[in-house]
Amino acid sequence: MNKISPQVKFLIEHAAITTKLHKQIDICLSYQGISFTEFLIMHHLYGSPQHMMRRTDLADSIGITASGVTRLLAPMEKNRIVDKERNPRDARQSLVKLTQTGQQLYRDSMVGFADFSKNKLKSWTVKEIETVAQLFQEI
Amino acid sequence: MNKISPQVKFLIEHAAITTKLHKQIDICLSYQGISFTEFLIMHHLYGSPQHMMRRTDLADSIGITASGVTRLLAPMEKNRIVDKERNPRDARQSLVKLTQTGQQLYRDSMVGFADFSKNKLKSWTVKEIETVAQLFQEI
DNA sequence: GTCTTATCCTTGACTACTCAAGCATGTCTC
DNA sequence: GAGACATGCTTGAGTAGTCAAGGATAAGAC
Repeated sequence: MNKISPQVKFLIEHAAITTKLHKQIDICLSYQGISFTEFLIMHHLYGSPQHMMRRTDLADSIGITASGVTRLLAPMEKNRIVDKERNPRDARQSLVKLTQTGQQLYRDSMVGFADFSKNKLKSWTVKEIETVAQLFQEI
Repeated sequence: MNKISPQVKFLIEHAAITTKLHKQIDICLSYQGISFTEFLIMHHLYGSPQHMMRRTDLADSIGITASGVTRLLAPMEKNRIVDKERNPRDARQSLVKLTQTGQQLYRDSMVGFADFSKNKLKSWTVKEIETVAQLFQEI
């Protein structure tokens, strides 16, 4: 019988926990009519200068591809949550901007998400959260 | 400006890191022609008595739905990686069994996966891995 | 036994992506 | 300034799941 290394064991267990966690987050955000991915988009835009980012940077910050961003933003543009703006310096780029509506939706969604996060991590101390966050940064 | 809580910050950063991690694992396993999900299936079957499990337990252990398991196992059955067996005590259940071929494929895939895991978590001590694993269990 | 309710699994229809290819634009070399 | 290559984004086709509904079987109440 081969012994399973702690690294292997961790990645496998972590995968299952993470999958379930993401589903719970989706349920939590569904009350605002948005998915976790959409929330992540809004979060990164909200924290950027002028609530605006390049599409490739947005893709990288949430871990999806550029084409994923295109497909994800299409309905968000239609609902006026984000706007498409051209970069006058580089016509290849199209910038994404969080609208006023989008900013309000983000703030509203954040209430539920913050509650969820706090509750979910209630058995972790702030110090533990910071330590684990630091460890994941090194991955 | 609203302050973002450490819990919120962690879940958001963790989501992006995890998404990227899973993609890297998929690439690592693609040399054996399998996906991470298929690897997880084989892993749980391999560690079970008689390399056999119920479909719902399998679904729960990897964090997908029962219908996801059905769709995932269809090609694996065709490739003789798993077999479907009936439970004589309960005709509703169909058990999934890892074949000899499947067992060999699992062992082969594990070589690459173990390497990847060790390398990926090389900056974490075994004690840290165990601590973090414990914390995630409490989630 | 038979009725109700629960469990296990599959299916059709859908969603949220991915990848490879392609177009438009920008940059660099000479 | 022309050619070669790089970058940003979108698109068609495909994949990996989800959910809700449904069929088959089992278990409990009477």
